[in-house]
Amino acid sequence: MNSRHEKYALFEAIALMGKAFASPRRLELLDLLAQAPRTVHQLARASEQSRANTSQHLQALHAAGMVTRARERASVRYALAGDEALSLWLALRDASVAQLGEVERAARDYLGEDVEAVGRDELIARLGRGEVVLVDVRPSEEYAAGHIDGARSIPLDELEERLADLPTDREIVAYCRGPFCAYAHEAVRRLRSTGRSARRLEGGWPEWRLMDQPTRPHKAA
Amino acid sequence: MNSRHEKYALFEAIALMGKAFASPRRLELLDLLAQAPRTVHQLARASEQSRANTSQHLQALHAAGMVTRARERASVRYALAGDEALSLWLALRDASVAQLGEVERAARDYLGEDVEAVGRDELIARLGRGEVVLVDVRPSEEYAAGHIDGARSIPLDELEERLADLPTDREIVAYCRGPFCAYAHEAVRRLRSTGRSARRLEGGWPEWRLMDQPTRPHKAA
DNA sequence: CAAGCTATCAATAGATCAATTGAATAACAA
DNA sequence: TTGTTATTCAATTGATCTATTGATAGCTTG
Repeated sequence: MNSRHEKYALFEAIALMGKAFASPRRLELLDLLAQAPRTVHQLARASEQSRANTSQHLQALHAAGMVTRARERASVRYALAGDEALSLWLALRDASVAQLGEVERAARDYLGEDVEAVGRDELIARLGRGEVVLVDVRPSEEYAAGHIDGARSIPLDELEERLADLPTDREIVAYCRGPFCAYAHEAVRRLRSTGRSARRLEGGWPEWRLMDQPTRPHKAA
Repeated sequence: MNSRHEKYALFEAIALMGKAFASPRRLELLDLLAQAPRTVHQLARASEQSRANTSQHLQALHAAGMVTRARERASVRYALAGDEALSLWLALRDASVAQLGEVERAARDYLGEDVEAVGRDELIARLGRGEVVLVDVRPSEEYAAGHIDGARSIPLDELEERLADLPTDREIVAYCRGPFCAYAHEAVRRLRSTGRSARRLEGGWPEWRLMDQPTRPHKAA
């Protein structure tokens, strides 16, 4: 009655989306797009690969329904296809940490010496009492595309020259793209070397933003 | 400073898990394992492919951290690697429905004419008042591995011969593996053709089970 | 131990994917 | 129009993935 062929076609269709996650290059693009929409040119530069290759991977992501594209003047701007896509990427990332020791090891190699982190609830409480200064150390375009309420933008590149703007008597909390982004780690290490008290925020901007949304439990269909 | 190579290695490690979702065959195996642990032999039969091929795909899933394996007498029993893995698979499946029209179309082709569904909250309420009979129409092994509290097991194969066990004066609600499982649809159609009042439950056993868990919001690391 | 079943391995061919190159197209500005 | 930049397309190569086949190894039972 129900042909195996039709059932298989269903899994084939789902695998169209699954294929999006099968290439490290595409995951890097997704990670960048989780911060802010970008053009092909920008993405190619940020991920250090040719524009043609970037374009092809973006088309694969588009076919998988993970990103949207829009012409903007002479360029084409790609963006994550909504919170559904964002939370799927974050879920894959977190699950891979939980299930594969390989990932945790690679993360340690990349991030360097671990620095102390502060959780969301504690940060909110201390921010409310004015005890901490929250600093967004991502590139300024990403800050412009969205940031945590009350955060100041100090891209990691400019940290040294703007040290004078930062207090020495209050704790500084730095955040960046997420748990696998090295900017906040590096910023905290540099701030501490100047004698300041500093920690990094657990997670980054996309995680924060999703938590602000109404929690969406599993949807049955 | 931070070598691109180490960053890329991190995405490569995550892609190890992503690759698990890139093949329809592996997705079918995941879908089966979401119901109950099984041996290679059982999985090969259920997915109608050779044992060698099934074994290879299962090893890929194992390398991706999505399944666990355990020897059991002469067989090897595979199982989903925890709720983390289950909810990731469900998230991918749901996201693919939301983002890819292709999936919805394939689902319609497979499931046939849509039948009316009842939601979780309504079912719980009506079950509490004794207004409905809840029927699990999956194969009995899957019922044995876990089922909704208060459900009776009537595998679809045996529906006709056990019609006498089912009341004609109360509504019957059938459920099976999930939104893409045809058993409940088919059961409802057959029950209606006998004049009974019947609907299917939205979603299936794995979704129900996850909803019973404490909701786990996004975890930052 | 020998027989029988289960699962995995090894080798292979065919298909698909990834990255490169160079050309083609689209939007814009002079 | 012409030149310039941004993106995509087309064709190619090498790599990886998939499924098949037949052989091998592990467990269990007689």
